[in-house]
Order: sequence, then C-alpha cells, then structure tokens
Amino acid sequence: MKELIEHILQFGNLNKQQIELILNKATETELRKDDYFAEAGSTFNQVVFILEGILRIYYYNKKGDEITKYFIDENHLFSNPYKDEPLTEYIQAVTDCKLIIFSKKDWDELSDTIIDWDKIVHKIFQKGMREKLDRRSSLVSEDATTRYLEFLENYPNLTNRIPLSYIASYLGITQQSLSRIRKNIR
Amino acid sequence: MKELIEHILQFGNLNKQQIELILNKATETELRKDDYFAEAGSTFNQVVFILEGILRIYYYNKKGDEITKYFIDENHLFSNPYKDEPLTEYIQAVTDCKLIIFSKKDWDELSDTIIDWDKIVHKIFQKGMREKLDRRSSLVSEDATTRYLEFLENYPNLTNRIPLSYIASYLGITQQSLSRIRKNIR
DNA sequence: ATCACTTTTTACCAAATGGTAAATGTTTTC
DNA sequence: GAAAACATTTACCATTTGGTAAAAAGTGAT
Repeated sequence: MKELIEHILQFGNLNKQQIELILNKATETELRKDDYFAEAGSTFNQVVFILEGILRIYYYNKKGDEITKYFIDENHLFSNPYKDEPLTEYIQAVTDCKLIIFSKKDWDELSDTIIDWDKIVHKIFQKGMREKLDRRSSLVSEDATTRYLEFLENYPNLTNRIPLSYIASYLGITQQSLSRIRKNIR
Repeated sequence: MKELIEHILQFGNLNKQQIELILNKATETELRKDDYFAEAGSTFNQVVFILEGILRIYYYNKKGDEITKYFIDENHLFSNPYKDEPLTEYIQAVTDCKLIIFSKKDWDELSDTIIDWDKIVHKIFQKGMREKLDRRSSLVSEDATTRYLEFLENYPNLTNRIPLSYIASYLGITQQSLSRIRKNIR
C-alpha cells in the first residue's frame, strides 16, 4: 500500500493518523487479464488505485469498432467521473492487475476527518483528466506516425505489454496501418 | 451576473449571503474579436465566466499548424488547469466577449466562508474536463465527415459564429477538406 | 513436436484526406 | 463604390489510410 500513500502525498500532506484512516478503508483485489472491472450499462461507485497492471477504457462507435479511450497503468488513481450514471464504457484488464479499492462513500467520508481532503482529491483527478485530455488532443491533429511516436512517449513502459490492436484502437487507426507504421519507423 | 449564479447553483446550493460573497469578488471585463485573453508563455491565475461570446484555446504543433484544442462559449466557467505554470496555449476571443473574472486567490478564499465550496468547484471543473475529453475522444476514432457532424451536435449554436478555418483546426483537418465535406453533406 | 488459436505482418486496390494554387465570395476600409 | 484584405470554395494530383484477405509469426495446450 506504500505506493498509494506516496501517490497521494504528492498532492498534499498527511500525518500518520490520517494515513491510517485511509488505509483502513482500502481493500485489495485482483483481476486476471481480459477480466472486466466494469461494463457498459452498469454503475460503479468506487475509487481505484492500480498497484500492478494496466486497464483500458473503451467503447463502441456507431460502426461497431472498439475505441480505446485511454489506458491507466501502475500508480494511478481513477474513479467514475459520471457518478451514479450507468457507464457507457467498458473497463477491462489488459494484463493481470492488483488493485486497491475504496467505496465512493468511504472515500468521500474521509473529508470529514481529513482537512483539505477535498482539495487533494480535486488535484489528483484534475491532473488525471488533464493528462488524458492533453494526450488525446495531439491524437487529432497529427498524422498516424506522429501519433504513434507520441504514444510511445506518453506510455513508454506500456508498449510491449499491450496488444497492437488496442494501441491502434487508441490511435484511431486500423491495426494494419499501425503495423505498416511500425515497419517504416525502424 | 444572474447567469453566473444560475450556473453555479446547478452544482450546489447557496444562500443569499453566499451569493453576495461571490458577487463581491467578481469583476466584469470585455474582449474584442481576435483579442488574446492569455498567450503562451504567460501565466494566468484567474477564474473566468463567459457572459457573452466565444473563446478558443489553441496551440502550435511541430509543423507550425494552429491546433484548436477546444472552444468555450456562453455560460461556462473555466480556469487554468496548470496553475502557476506558464501557458503553452493561446486563449483568443473568436467573437466580442463579455467576461466575469475572479482572481484565483479570491476564488479559492471563498472556501473559507462557503462550506462545500471546494466540492462545488470540483464538480464544475470535473464536468468541464469530462465534456472536453469526451468530445475530443470521438474526434480520433471517426472519419472527418462524422467528426464534423458531431461538432455540429456538440456546439450547435457556434457553427455560424466561428470561421471555418478554426473549426477545421479543431477537427484536425484542412479547411479545404472541411469545405468539401460541407458541400457533400448538403 | 504438433496442433489449434491468436496476433502481427504483408499485399493489393479503393477511398479519404492533404498540399498547392487559383477562383470566387464576403467584409472592411477609405 | 472601388480597392484591399480576408474567408471560403473548387480543382488537380500526391499521399495516407482503410478494407479485405491471406501469409507469417507467436503462444499455449496436449
């Protein structure tokens, strides 16, 4: 659980008691490769920290293609930004995963006992959204080769752990195109 | 200022005193078409509400093309998600604008006197980021025609107020392509 | 090692988009 | 209202990407 606390401490200070409070509410769990953490149509009201592994968030467009919206990897927190609304996306384990989970209720109640909790949480998720937005922004305005190179920069340690087809669906191209691009880069 | 208060009230309750507190810190200002609200390299520490007009946020990619990251229009709040860091983007008025401005300091101090202020603010900006992310997501995975049609849905009342070249740079295509697409749709 | 299964690479042609340049249309300024 | 400045459309061809299909490479189970 050290990783989680270190992660949170980047966004604000906590004393030992407060850290205890947080850890008391945490539950560890695991996912196998290809398992779903959550599926479109369901709701999920949890806050999740990835100790190990990679998740991908994807949906289907009108043509029926799988579109990968983003990946989340080790040492990142995430939750459902659309609180009680049913999900429109699938959240799937790309590799085996170890997760730490909080119920949204427990997570929010921490603001009763930890001053600044709301501010810390705000910073954490604000940063997460910002990163996702910035990464996706450049996907629109560049050609496929550039997009792939930027993907390599943005997710340097994910490349060899994710099937090519997922990366292609993240970049908005076919896997054939991505394969061709890889070939031309070398 | 009514519009601003109504906007905030969508995200939480405020009594009359609290509304007063907020309005006391607000300053009105105007921008002319093509004026810059902020430029890359500068910092900006304000929270802005658009009473009238449209702003666009853009940057330059490696090739030197202007890339429009997003538009912000009437009745939306925004601030700089990268607090004290220098901007990498330009914020420009697409039309004449009327704005309400808070200094970041004043804005944040409201949390001393308004319980739940942090939570309300969190919700507001979370929603803003979510919208931007969702809108950009679909830009990656669809062809140019579909992207343009989605733009029309997402920003129905902006289409005729924004030059075609800005829309094209938002969609990640050339203005020639967009012109061709427009022609084919009719 | 072999088979079944999945993932990645190739190949071919069709379709979409980009680059350059010019023509047309619209707005602003004097 | 003419000239200048700016925005949009059109046209031509080059390049990139997609669609379909098949081959090759990789993986896991027996």
